[in-house]
Amino acid sequence: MNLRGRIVEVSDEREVETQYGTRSLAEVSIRPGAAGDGPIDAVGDGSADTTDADGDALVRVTLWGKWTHTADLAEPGMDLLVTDAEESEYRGEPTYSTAKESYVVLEPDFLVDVTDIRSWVQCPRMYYLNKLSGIPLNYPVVKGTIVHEVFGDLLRGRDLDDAIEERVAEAGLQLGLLGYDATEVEDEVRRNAAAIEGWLAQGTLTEEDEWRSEYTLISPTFGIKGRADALRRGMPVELKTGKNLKRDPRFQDKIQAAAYALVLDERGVPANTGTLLYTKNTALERHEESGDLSPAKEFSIGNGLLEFVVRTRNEIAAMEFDTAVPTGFEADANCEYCFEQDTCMVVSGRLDQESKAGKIGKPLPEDEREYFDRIYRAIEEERRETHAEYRKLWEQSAAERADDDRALIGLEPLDQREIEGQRWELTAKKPDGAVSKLREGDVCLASNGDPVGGHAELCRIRELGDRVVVTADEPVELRRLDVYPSEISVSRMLTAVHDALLKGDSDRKDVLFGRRDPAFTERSEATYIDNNDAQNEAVKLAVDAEDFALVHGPPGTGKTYTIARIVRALVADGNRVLLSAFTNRAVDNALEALRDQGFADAVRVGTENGIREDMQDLHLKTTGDPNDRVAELTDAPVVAATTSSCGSRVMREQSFDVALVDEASQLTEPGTLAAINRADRFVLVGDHEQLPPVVRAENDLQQSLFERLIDAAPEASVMLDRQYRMSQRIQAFSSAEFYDGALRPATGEVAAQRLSDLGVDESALPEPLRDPVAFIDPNGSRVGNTNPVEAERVAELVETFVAAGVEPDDIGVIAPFRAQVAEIGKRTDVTVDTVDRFQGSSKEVVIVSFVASGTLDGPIFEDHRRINVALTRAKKSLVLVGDANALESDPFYARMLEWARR
DNA sequence: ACTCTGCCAAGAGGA
Repeated sequence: MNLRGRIVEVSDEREVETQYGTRSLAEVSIRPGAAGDGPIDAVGDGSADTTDADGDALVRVTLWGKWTHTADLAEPGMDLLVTDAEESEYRGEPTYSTAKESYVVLEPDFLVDVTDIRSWVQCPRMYYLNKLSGIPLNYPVVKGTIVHEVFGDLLRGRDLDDAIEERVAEAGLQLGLLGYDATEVEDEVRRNAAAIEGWLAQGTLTEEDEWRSEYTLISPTFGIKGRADALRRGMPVELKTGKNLKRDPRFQDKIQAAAYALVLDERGVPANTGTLLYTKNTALERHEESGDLSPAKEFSIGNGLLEFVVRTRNEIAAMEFDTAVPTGFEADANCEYCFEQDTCMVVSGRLDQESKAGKIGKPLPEDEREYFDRIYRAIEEERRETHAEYRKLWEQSAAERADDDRALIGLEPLDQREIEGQRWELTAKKPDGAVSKLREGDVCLASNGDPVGGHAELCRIRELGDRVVVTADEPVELRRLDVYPSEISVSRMLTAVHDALLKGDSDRKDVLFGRRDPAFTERSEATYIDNNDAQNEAVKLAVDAEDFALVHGPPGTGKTYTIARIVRALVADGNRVLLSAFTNRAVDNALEALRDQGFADAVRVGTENGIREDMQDLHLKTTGDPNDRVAELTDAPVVAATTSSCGSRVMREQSFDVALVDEASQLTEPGTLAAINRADRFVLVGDHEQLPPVVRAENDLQQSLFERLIDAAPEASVMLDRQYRMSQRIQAFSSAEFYDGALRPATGEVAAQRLSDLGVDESALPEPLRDPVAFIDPNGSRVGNTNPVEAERVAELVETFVAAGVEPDDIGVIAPFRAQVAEIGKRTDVTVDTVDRFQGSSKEVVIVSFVASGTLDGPIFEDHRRINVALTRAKKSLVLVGDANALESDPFYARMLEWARR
């Protein structure tokens, strides 16, 4: 049976005499079942067990032999899993112990990457450094990736030369940045591929050989995830681009393959042999060196190795549990030969960490150090929240999924078709009414219904209607699609903080940490925008900033126009500009504004499907001739990318004079740093009175850098105070509540606009709707996160407006919950969306559904900034639909009602 | 208790 629970107490290791001789053991008390939702069997009722202070049943587990190593790492509060535990009686009480087949897993919900286990085996500090500083763009990685892709292509039966040519071309941009020509790389890859082909030709590839490439593996039991290069007859094959002339595979390579074998074992496919393919072991080297030149080295994978993998994985999980920092002394590693030695010493020196390699340089000032620790911890909390999302993959039953929208289940496979490049297009029928947060273009996990224990492939969604179409490397029976959680944002946040604090210049840090005021050159008298003083002032501030400028843009104040004007002014002064924002949509909007102002000398970096159709012509392709691709990027005076893309390996190689970041109030500090790290100066544009960053955990990432700086350095900011969107009546509440009354209509026309301007016959509307702001209480009640009566009334209101002559396209409906959005969506064809997703856009008529009835309980109502967004989307008519009693129960909402009912 | 956009991911190398 599997035993799992929260650790309450851990004993020291001790030795006892048994019938087999002297053995060591350690005892752990756990409170069973409380933690996680992993695969647990029932545990005895605990009636005879000891209890803790709260009177809860405790269970004692004895960890024998080498598992005392894990007991040594265990701490109260950690989650512990013992597989195949043996139950026995001791002094009349049931106790548990590890048996021959048992594994002991610490914090199984913390998913450790197989490659992280590999680097930890080399040196725990290498694991830490990789995580902190990210792996920079370098040739071995790029070439290694190409060789791996070609290997996969070969296994799928593709022509070698075609594969090499295409895969090298795909890496064009990266190779260009590294200064390589396509032909020299092709030649080199061909040499590696020759070793692969030679090995495959040795009769190894027979009918019985069943090959699979790129196998995604996740283990809920062992808390391990990774992707095996290939499986041959169900056993892991790991490809290495380097050489190894010794007879045995390198230890860390064996560990990597063994980790995949462990996860395969869990799926009931015992893999007792691993193969390592060192593709640089070729006959060409014969005259230079002696040694074992065959590229393939097989080794047997026994229980001892598998247990070692789990114990090593436990070391990582235990270290991450209390965000400890490894020193390198844990390993037998030899720093002298380590490629990371310099980085290791610099990081140790700057962060004042103990390290086997030693330290160089001065430690960071105390405030920076404190900041680093705080943000590091917050980012790691986010990582854990991401891991929690993986758990959804193995919570299988339909009942458990009823309220979950992270997966589409119950798909009926329709078709599997091989497409270009030996890839597959899979089609299935979507059950009626199935909703999920999956969207076209997303990468996700396609499976036969069981994404963890069954067959799963990473795929990309091409079509998501009644029919679901995805593309994948291998065919899979398409019965289920899951969101595949990614740690990428978390990883990039961490490297951004690393770059800012450890690599960033001290001048920049002086202003960020308030040790110096932001500086400006002598203020120019130039006029950039002649009909709006605040906008003009914003451009001047941005142009004159020697450190940074902040542009505060409330709803409808022409932020995007101002951004484009700033970019043009900066480029005219000879600056190279990075134009960034949190979302793809905002980046494209800014580019559109630039184009509208006649400027098109920009390059758009990012993934193709994130970029809007009309901006595709600016998209920097990564495939092609290395020199061409790199020239397109480096020659561009303006590069536009999301802040997430700014943290990519390619963008980390770029530098700019100025970074301009839109939606800065929706960005975490590390998110903002990813963009501004690339530039000498920066301009942040945002509105901290609208939605803040969305983070999974409650932590220090919730405040944006924009908000922090605007409080710390108001003199470096300008507020755009003229809005071009809302009528006077609509904007009044927001202006008074959020902008100290400073927000005003830009013109009399804006202030006085009415539905009649659209040719609508206002007299055809019922009395309350003739006022630009109206409140309606339909007497509905909240059911979960919906309010069906309210939804019905909203749909009727839409009909009323349409009947009076308003175009359906001019109407928008906003609700706080996605469930209510769906509820309303069933009843109308106009745009319905959550507040969060409506931010940044507007409609002539907006209807807001509040859902709540009776009381206003719930976090969604607590953040008034969300309401500010909802109330400022309408131009000419705003209708609030909700329960008056609920809204009056809170002073803020009561004031809102008073305004709406005036 | 809710809200949710980005990222294709997990990678490679070497005494």
